Amino acid sequence: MVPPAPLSPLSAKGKPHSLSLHPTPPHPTRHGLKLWAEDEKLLSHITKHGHGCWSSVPKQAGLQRCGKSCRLRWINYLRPDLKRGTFSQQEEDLIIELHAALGNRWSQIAARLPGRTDNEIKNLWNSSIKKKLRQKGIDPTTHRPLSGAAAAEKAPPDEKTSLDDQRPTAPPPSDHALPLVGGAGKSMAAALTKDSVLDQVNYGPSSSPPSAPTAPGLSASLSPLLLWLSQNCRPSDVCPPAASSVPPPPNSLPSPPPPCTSLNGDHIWDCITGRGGADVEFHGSCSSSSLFDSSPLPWPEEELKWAEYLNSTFPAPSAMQSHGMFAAGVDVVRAEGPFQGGVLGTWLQVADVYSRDFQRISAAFGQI
DNA sequence: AAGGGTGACAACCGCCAGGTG
DNA sequence: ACACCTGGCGGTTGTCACCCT
Repeated sequence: MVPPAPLSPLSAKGKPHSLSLHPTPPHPTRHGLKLWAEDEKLLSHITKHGHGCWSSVPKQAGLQRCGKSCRLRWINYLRPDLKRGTFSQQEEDLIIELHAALGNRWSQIAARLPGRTDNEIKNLWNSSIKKKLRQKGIDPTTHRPLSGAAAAEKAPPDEKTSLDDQRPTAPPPSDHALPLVGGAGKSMAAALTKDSVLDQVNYGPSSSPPSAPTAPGLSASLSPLLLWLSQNCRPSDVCPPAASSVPPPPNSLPSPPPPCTSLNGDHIWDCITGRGGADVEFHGSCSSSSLFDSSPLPWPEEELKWAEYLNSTFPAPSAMQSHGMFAAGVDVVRAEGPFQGGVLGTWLQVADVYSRDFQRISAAFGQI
């Protein structure tokens, strides 16, 4: 039986995917793909009705797949808010930094990279970033120098890493250690403690923002992360309820809020660790009724499509900080569209800081 | 030109957590 | 308390395209 022409927007290596269907028909034998001539059905169904209960989607949409498979297809491929194409250097830097703090929590990392999926990031990490880090002499698992003797000296025997595949074990649960999963949990768990995080967060009102770390090393790597989190975590997550109930005036947007002056360190910690629902996640609500709530923002239609989707997962756009996160995060790579305003500029500056910070951090690691 | 190596990508698989009856 | 279902996540595999020798 000749499989029908796939509808998947696959493209050749290195060529950016487009959201239009059938740009480059994939090889029909590519596993799984031949079944995805149903992409259009799935896309249409979810666009119209939302996914609701995934297990019922295949039946309702007339697909021959299980709900789980449909969900995966939607999340990793059909979601209209997906950003296609190669990762920018800034994105890669952010991934590395987030990986250092979160470990292999791809979904949480993906939540901080708008338009990117956990699968995408995971693939990038395994196929590209890992190698790059090793070439730079950094253990991609521990984010520490790879030099054998030094690494062995600093790490207990069971923490030794090899150039081959790492077999990390999760650190013991602790209220004060980042619940890192995978390799990053090793040494980083020891270094990244709640206290260290709070040290970064709870500086006095006259202190300089954390975007200008004064000391290289882990705490330095944490600072930009915290800055990022402070700006991009939902206000309701990182601020006390009373504070979050009063949205900042719109004209305050271009200047990022003093990252931590209004932030509670514990909330920041929760944000980092994922406690308290602080993650800005892209998964759609299971409620189809809320999935495509109309957006109050006069976005161009092109943007509106996925903005509607996002609107179901992000806080109300009136929470301008979140809007800024959403817009700027996307525009970091796709420097076009309607969001090139002060927010974007601010975010780009921040991203630039991250990039420079990461370079310093990498250099610092090399000196350890 | 041919073959092997490598990168990129999508999908599969198994496990786990939360919700529900 | 228990079993079941569902959704979500992370690790792994399979496939194709490109690059290099």
